[in-house]
Amino acid sequence: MIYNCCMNHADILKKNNLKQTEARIAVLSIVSRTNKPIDVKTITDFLKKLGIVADQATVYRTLQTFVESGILKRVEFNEGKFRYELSSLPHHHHVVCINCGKVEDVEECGMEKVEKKLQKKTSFTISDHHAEFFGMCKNCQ
Amino acid sequence: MIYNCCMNHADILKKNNLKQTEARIAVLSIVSRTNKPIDVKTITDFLKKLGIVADQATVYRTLQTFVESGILKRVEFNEGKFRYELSSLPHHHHVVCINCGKVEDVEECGMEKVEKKLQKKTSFTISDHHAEFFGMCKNCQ
DNA sequence: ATCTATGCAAATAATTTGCAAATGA
DNA sequence: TCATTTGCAAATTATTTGCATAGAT
Repeated sequence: MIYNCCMNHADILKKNNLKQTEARIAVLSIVSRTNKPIDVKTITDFLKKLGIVADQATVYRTLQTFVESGILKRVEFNEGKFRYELSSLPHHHHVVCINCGKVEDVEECGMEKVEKKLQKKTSFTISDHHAEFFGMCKNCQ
Repeated sequence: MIYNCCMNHADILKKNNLKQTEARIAVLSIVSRTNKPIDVKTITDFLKKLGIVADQATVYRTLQTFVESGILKRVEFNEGKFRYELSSLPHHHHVVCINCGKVEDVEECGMEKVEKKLQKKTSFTISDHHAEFFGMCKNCQ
């Protein structure tokens, strides 16, 4: 799970003791090139366009493996399905347009303070947080 | 959609122009009595225990109606399904134990500032946010 | 009486799984 | 070679929908 942004996909797989397969390289490449968290259907459509044959089970298993290895992160936008993005991206959150679905990343969430506060208030040890902001993008306003 | 915490379930339905049906009253009552966001399966199990006959389609439609009326809120805990809670609860977030699933509410999220900052940084008009914190509860630590 | 909600049954969507065959290291 | 990954097909889980009927106001 140790890798940095300069690594190519093959290296990332190698570092994580994952065999290099066409499906894995393709999925990783697709998720990397997409600038917002991507869902499984979009990934499989992309694979087809690229002429890469991969069963949906393979795609799901690949994504699961990547999440377990820490290569990808699963996020939810209140749609009833998962989306995936590189977890090597700097910590950030998303602003989602409730009208057109456009997504923008937000860095510097400023929630470290909130986490610390919660740690005192609750009896929990907090290790992660998810936050999504909803509203209207410029075009849809 | 105007109601307050002193209202009983019948009143809430009336104010929202919803007919009083056994299923609606029961679902509303179950969600109200539960101190954490509840999923559909748990609701239907509860209904069975109470001897209330209601098809799953009815439960789903009831929840949808309640969400549309603003009575309930849909939340996701990265489980691949929705959970529901009263939206009349004061604005808050959840701390979820990644081990046992225990949930604690967190009031005073302190994210108004974050929202305002985002509004400047991005081109979005932000109207809502979701935030869930993940960690270990006291027992599981 | 009238409009709405419900049951039933079937469809759809998202995701998972078992097992034999193919394949990467 | 040998453990791992894939394809295929079927199973699960979550959710939705059409339509005739029951029920609330």
